[in-house]
Amino acid sequence: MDDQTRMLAGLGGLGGLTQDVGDPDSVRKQLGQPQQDIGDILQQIMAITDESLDEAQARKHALNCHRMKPALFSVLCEIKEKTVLSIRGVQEEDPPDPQIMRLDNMLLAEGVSGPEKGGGSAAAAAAAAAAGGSPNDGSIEHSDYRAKLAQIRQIYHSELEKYEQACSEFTNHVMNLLREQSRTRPISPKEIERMVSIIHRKFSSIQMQLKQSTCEAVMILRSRFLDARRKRRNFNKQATEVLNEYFYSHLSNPYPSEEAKEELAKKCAITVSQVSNWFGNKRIRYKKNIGKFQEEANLYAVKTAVDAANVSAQASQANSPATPNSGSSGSYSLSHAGDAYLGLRSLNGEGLAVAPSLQQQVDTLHRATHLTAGYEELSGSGLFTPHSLDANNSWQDTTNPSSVTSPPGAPGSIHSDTSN
DNA sequence: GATCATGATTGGGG
DNA sequence: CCCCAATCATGATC
Repeated sequence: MDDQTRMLAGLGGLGGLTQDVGDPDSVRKQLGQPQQDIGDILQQIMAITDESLDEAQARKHALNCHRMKPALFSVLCEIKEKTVLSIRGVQEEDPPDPQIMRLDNMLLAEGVSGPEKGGGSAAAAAAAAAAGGSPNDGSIEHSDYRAKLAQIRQIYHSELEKYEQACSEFTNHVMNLLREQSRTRPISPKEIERMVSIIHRKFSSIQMQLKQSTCEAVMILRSRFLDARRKRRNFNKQATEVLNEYFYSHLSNPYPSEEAKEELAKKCAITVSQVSNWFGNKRIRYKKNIGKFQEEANLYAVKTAVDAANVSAQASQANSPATPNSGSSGSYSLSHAGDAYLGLRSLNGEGLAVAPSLQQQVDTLHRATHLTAGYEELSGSGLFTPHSLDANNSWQDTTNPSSVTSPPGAPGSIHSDTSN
């Protein structure tokens, strides 16, 4: 009994009060305990461990119903409150975490959280708009992006739901446990509340991790999506055809005006800058290796000539014979304007811009009409060989004809080999 | 997977 | 700002 008192004094945080440990009576005096001293209570508690479960339950109930219980309970609670005051002070204040708010905002903006369908498509549309990409292949990537985003969204929501469910389950469990324990331990409702908020905080930190990784996933997806749109994607056949037709029907001066570019862009469902890129690439590659493009040139010459023949046939029926210019223009409504404009540009500064343009178009028509008979004839004419084209169409004075005849393995291939 | 084709980018010139 | 030339990077083909 004395030992137990001493133990209590040591364990109960009352050490400072027990000056004279050897004398239990002095402890009692200083604590001001009533006759039924702590030793007795402790004795009873210790005894409970030796009792059967039923007996213990009965004893618990008895203790719970003891008339002193509420008073003791509140006193002990008060003491506890005081001891945890400092901790509570820190925990109490709970401003909305700026980090989690940031993540929330981002997820909302990306369409992961927030309303179901609208958010996702809006975000995808925004991404598409930001990319400023071509509408022809945009739809495929667009839906792809949306599907991936929806997937992320689904995972996010199911995880979030899981967390929330786990959180509420755990909270309930803890609350019940604490409530139950509050019958035998001094646990105030405030303390339970505090515990609940601690649990919530823990779970919200888990949620933050979820949000963070979701944000990362969206960012990765987004960057991939945007990168993918930046990547090279072949134009469709029809677009290439339109561009090639224009190119070969304006072979003498293949520099579409701004208007022509816009028209071509619209026709091909690509951007004006893509048209510019295409013509830039085409010019340089054509010039570098005219021989290689000869077949293609003939092909499109036939095409345009056939169109021209149709047009001129119709025109000649109603009117005088078609001019070479209108004939070679074929079905291009923009060719007239473009050609006239280009003729005035006089890019090469040799004053040859207009004349070769007309000449070339006459040539194109001639070649096309003769092609059905045989290509050799055309080559023999001297006007339709690669060299003659080269001579007639030196768009820029920097043209290097040697590259046309140079075999593969010359400077060009060295460049491509050493580049990578 | 090596190679070619091709759209995009970069750097320099005017 | 447009063009050329070289180059990069990827798609297509073999």
